[in-house]
Amino acid sequence: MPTQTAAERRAEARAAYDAFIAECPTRKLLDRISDKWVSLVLAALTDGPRRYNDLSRTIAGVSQKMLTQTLRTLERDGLVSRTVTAAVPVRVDYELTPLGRTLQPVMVAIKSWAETHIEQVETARSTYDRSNHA
Amino acid sequence: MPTQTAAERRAEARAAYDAFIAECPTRKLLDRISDKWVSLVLAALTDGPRRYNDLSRTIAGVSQKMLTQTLRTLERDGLVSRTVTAAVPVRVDYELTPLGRTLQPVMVAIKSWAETHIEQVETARSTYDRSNHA
DNA sequence: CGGCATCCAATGTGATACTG
DNA sequence: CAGTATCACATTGGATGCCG
Repeated sequence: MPTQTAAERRAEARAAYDAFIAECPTRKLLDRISDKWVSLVLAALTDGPRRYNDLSRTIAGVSQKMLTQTLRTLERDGLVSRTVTAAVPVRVDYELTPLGRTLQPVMVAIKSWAETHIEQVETARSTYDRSNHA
Repeated sequence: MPTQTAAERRAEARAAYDAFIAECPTRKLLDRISDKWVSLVLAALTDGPRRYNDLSRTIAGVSQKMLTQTLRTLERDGLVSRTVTAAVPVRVDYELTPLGRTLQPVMVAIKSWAETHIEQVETARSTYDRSNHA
């Protein structure tokens, strides 16, 4: 008979992952999702499925390479689903998976933080630059 | 006399910042904070001031270069304060500023997301690798 | 339309050595 | 203790050209 309940095992498993530990796989995952393009893509997918070109227009300035690369990685990691509709020309839709929807609010929060605090950051920078490094 | 109230001006200023726009300064800020070391440092400062060596031990595997560089940038951006205590040897403490405390919960959320969803991501990866790219 | 392959310049990052 | 400086290397990312 079990000496641990399922809840206990889950708690232990959760505690076993710590991104402060260099070798922990979560460190690499943290690195992957700590990415400008990831947050922009997940934010862009907030309101439902989006086509490739639609995404590239929304996320202004993203290169084909980076958009495709980011989408592939997100797909592989199970955060985004890719749906190809046979037609001429081909139609490809990207959509958040249930897993992706758990990360999306966090990514939106980062993007929003940048947008709402940019002025305070810029003020801090000019203060720093004036007092310290001439 | 003003045709806008202060609240209206603030609302307009807020709407003017959009990280989806390539030239928006928030895009660069988003890139800066979307960084593995930033999230780890802000998470490590959750419980109050920490000394340099304390941080380097907590954030296992971080190089001196990256830790110093990250702390300098965070300091310049007004997210972290640096306090030098004259002594032998010197003592330097880093602490979140009020501005830094507004970003800290978001950074902790990313780190936590990675830790709580790593297994689902790994499952998704092996599924993807088995079905697609042999 | 939605990619992929390649080249290459710029940047990021770690290891190492040294210092007030 | 808390850095700085330098070098070597890896990674990033844009530009370009081609394709089903």
